[in-house]
Amino acid sequence: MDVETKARILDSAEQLFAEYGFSATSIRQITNAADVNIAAVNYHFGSKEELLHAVFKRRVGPINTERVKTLRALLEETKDGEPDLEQVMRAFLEPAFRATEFYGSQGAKFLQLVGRMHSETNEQLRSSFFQLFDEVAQHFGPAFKHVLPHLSTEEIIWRVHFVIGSLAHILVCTQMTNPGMGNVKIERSDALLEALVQFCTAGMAAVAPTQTTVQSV
Amino acid sequence: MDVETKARILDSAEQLFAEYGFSATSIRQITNAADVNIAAVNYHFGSKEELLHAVFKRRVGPINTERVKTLRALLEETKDGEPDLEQVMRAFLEPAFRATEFYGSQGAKFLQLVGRMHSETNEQLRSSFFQLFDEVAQHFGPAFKHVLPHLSTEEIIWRVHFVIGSLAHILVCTQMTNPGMGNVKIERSDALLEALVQFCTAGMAAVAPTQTTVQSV
DNA sequence: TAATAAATCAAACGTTCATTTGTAATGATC
DNA sequence: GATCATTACAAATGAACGTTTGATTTATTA
Repeated sequence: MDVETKARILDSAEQLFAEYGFSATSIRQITNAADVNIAAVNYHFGSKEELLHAVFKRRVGPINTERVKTLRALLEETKDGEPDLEQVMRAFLEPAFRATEFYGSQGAKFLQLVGRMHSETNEQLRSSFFQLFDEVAQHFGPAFKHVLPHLSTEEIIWRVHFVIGSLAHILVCTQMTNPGMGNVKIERSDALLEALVQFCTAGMAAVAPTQTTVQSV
Repeated sequence: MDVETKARILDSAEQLFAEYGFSATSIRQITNAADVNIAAVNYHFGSKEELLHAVFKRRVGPINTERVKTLRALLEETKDGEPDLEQVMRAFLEPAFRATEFYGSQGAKFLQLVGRMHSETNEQLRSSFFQLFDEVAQHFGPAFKHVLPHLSTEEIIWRVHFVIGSLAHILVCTQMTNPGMGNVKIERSDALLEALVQFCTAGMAAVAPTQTTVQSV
């Protein structure tokens, strides 16, 4: 019963945290939805915060492994050819976007939760969340630098944040009936992923902004 | 004392909601920080939710008025010239990004809160938040359509969401000591706004993704 | 100055919160 | 079949929650 109870708690927590947020979700809600005793969360996970961390840990690992694996394969096969920004971007975006296919309908909920976490400002929650992405940052930072050699490191970091923002926002929006901006429902689809890849690739490849210093005569 | 009390509550609520989120912030925290009686929130605003709405209402109006005004002026002066995507993008992004200048240091906190709200999934909070942006959506939707006539409406809506995601994420990040992705602090600056404008303009202008249908022979 | 309205206050309301406790059921090992 | 660690359970812990109350102070009007 052990593994099954833990999994049921993780599933319920994933769904409820995604839907209502961490603070607005109570342990009672989670244990009721999972049909387990209220003490089970603290017995199996230690605390509510550790439960949240466990929810992430279960899914983030495989997604990031896929990202890094794809990137590695990419760097291998194009070793002495010209590097391709779009392919790097795809390796970054696709495994996250496609988590639904790995994890079924629970994956969609998870992605919504991930989108939410990107605007979490609590230092504790934030650092325990982002440490899960250290490996990805370490691999993709240099990769972007490599395919965009004319950009400064600072400019690349900024642009990667823009990419992350677009991804996180669309992960949240695609789970909503009413995403704002005319309230048109956004469906997760291959076409949407394609649009995201094109948008981000073009944005990353934008010519560096002109310096605003006075021009010489 | 009335107006001063209300303003102090709004300031404290703005800061605390931005920092800890709506659910994780208690009325007691707010009234303590504002140095007013605990009953003052319900007396002056009715409820915690209505307080949140009041926090938005105070700031969003002027920002959106500025957006629409700039866009109108733009459409006037380029009436029979070629439309400029970058200028439309700038009219959309700059007033939000620059709220700090309108509102001082409180503006920065407000922007963080706005960034947070974009990943809020509670239907009630969400719709009361996004109705504040109806006017902007009604003006900028057609404007983007006008400068990007070759894109379908759906594609434009998607891309505007990518832009909103980038903006919201950067509004949150610039208030953090530890924004993830190598944990480099992001400072709000003219250069960052410029980078955002260039990224989003290039992304919006990306060539439409090729159809994946079988080509004719 | 007396009467009225608006704002503030301390105290309490009933609920819900995360977590802990002690006991009962369960499963594996000998 | 007895021993023993693991898991599940109902019940209770004290603290914190949003909100309301009724008295008191402050400000406005007559």
